[in-house]
Amino acid sequence: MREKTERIVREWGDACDAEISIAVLGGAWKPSILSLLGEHDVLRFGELSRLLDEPTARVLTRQLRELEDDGLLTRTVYRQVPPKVEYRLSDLGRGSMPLVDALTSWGAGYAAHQRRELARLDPEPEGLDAVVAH
Amino acid sequence: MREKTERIVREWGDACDAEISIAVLGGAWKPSILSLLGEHDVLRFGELSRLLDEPTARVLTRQLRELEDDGLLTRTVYRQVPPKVEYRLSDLGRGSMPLVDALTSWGAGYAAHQRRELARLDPEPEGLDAVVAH
DNA sequence: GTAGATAGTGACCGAATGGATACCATGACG
DNA sequence: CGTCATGGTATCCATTCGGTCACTATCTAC
Repeated sequence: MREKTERIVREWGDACDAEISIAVLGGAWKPSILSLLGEHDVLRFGELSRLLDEPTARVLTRQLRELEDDGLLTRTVYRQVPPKVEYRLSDLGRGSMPLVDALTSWGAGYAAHQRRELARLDPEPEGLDAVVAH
Repeated sequence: MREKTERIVREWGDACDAEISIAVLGGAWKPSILSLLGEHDVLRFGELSRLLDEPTARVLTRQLRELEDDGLLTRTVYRQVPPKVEYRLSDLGRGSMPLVDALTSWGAGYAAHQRRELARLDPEPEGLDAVVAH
């Protein structure tokens, strides 16, 4: 477990269990990483990087390490050259998939709602720009 | 909408809808605030403060303003002295309750799992300390 | 001998965030 | 006149976090 997560798990009571979820899942790329591993079962570092929008190695590594420390995924290193490292979901990680899906669909609904609001309040004559995935 | 939320809603694509949810719900006290308003229907500033663990007024105000800006709750000011301000969920806020509940129950399960792990790896002879709510 | 592929690490930076402390405006009440 | 209650604001600080840039180790293939 990450030190941060451990502190939360040890010290916080039931009043804020939701914040535990957010502490664990709430990092840049983390929900996307979990979704991808839910779909692909096993992915190498480079594959993950390409499927996401190529975050810098530094950032991706940090996210993966945190998810590993928090027990959501496993990292398998093959001692060979060039290196090969595989990531896959742990049981805990698989258990988080329904929540990740819930986050995704509520977020999508929220974004759609707010985009309608924006269009209503602030109509742009230009056509919609292509929406670029993060 | 908060500027931050608007940027996310405008610029991010569907790849990371989950991160929209986290941007909106992921602040200190926010899930707790939403839960309390789900239970109590309407709460004044001071009542909220007492039901939570008395965060500083500065912090609570900021969380409430952000939730209001993001459209999850409404703020009603009665122009009287001493001041009276009521907070309640908006439709958007009510719609977030299932997600908040999902966050809470996954977080609780995760914490329980990890506490078992901690106890297994690092058995403390002392009795359990009372767990203090955040 | 040098280029390429893979999976990183280390040092650093700017912005955002939680939180502490001090202060404020108003009217009722005694 | 002074005090209390309510719902804040202003200022500041330390930490965290995403991100950039430079750098590395090792073997294979040319």
